[in-house]
Amino acid sequence: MTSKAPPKAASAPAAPIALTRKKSDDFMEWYLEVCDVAELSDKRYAIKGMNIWRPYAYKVMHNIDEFTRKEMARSGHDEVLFPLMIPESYFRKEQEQIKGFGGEVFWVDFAGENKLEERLVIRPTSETAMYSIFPLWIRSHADLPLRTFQIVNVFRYETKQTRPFMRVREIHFFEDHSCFATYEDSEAHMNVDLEVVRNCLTRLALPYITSRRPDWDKFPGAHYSVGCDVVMPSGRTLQCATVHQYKDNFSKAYEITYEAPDGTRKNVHQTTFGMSERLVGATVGVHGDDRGLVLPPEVAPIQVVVVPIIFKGKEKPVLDACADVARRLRDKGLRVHVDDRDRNAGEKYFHWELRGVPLRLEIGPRDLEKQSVMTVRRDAGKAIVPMATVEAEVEKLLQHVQADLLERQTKFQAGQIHRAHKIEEARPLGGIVVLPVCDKATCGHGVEEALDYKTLGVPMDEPSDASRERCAHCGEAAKDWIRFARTY
RNA sequence: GGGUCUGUGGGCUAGCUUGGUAUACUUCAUGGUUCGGGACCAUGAGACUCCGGUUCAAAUCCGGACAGACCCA
Repeated sequence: MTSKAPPKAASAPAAPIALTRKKSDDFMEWYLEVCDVAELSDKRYAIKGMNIWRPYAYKVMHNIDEFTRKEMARSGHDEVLFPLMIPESYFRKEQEQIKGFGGEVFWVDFAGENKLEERLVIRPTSETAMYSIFPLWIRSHADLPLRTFQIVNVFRYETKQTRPFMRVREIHFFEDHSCFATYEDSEAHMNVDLEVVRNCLTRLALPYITSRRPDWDKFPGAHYSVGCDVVMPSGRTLQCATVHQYKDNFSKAYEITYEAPDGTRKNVHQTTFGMSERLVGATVGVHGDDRGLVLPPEVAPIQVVVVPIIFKGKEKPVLDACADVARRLRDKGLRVHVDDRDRNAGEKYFHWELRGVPLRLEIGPRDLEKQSVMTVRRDAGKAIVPMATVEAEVEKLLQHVQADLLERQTKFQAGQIHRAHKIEEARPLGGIVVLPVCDKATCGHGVEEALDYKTLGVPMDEPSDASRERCAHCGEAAKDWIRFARTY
């Protein structure tokens, strides 16, 4: 059914309470195991790449979605919901989209026993659905800007290996589609969207790099695309957000026009911005360790777990104290769970560490005597804090967890980015390599092939001018520093 | 896109060569005894991927489908 696990140590029970894989040994093996054992994703559904969101993972996704909604409201976007199915004729209006997605969409040919006169596409993304209606919504310049988004599932017939959250066929997807009167307005909106990306990913304690994708890898139909990539522990990158400038490419195909103040008809300029469940994959992959998940407090379904240490005859005072602490923390708006199951304390520790709860509190008879609480950070050590000020102490500890996760990954990411001048130099470096390349597509492809890396693009978050360098592939005058990496 | 391999309780697995009552551990349930880092005892529940073929008889042999894993482009 699945690959065999390595033999376990004779003394270690096989129960799925802890991991058998080490993250440092083989990242992807570890990732797949943690998705399974921490009850994030159930892959046993009979269709490849269509996995079940188990409650715990879905809560993380909900937390991300809710924050995204707040960010979109803050930046003036309205939420909409367009149909899942798209008539083939709509889909075919923009030729680049067909080329880009034609081979990997699901088609609906039948309804009941009847073959449909016109086939339907299950949306791989919603441009063609939305842009068939936008012309009806936009008539005058006063209707602009139109800033919308939706959070829906999209479907792509992946042929490559699928992995939970990182590469699936049914994708939990966020998409912002906005229309503007001028190219300048749409360019300004690119920065609005990039700010949303920053706020969302920072909340997940995920640093990332921003690169302008090469023309051959931009979104089908886009004028240009900006990718936000997170470096995973293996040194490969995971694209977690993309912001696209469509210019008037789609508005010409779909005739999305408005009447300008001077009475002329003009095409709108459009941008889109997408994120997906990959944010969950990145969060799991980046922060986890050999004992399981480590969730940033901002998105953790349970931020604090309270474990009562029960001794026979002393149950009630301990349980009462746990309930009291939990209530006080909830009053502060924290997500708290008291694990009062009839289990050994040690088993509970493993259980919640596997699930990445950022902070554990232990309260037993000894703590009651001293009026203290034992705190254990998921990512760091233990500390005893006074019962009287537990709310403030817990809030402080959670802030430290959040900040330290971001800082640790920021350092890791910095260590994974290497500048080089020649392909041979770049080969042994791993991670992301940045090479000077001229503007010929053949040279970009040449580097990709020589290294077996993909092009991330031109850095947008640091200087990229390489005009004083030689192209790493052809040796002629270079144009930009370009990032390359192995990708998921 | 091409090739190799694999499908047995929720998980992991024995049995398959040589066809005949399906094994252990774990999980789960119930009861008891416990509880500061995976406790223990007792009782119980739970499986041969699907379709077809061969046969008195198929987890086992044959064909196909589906699903999964790995390798190569």
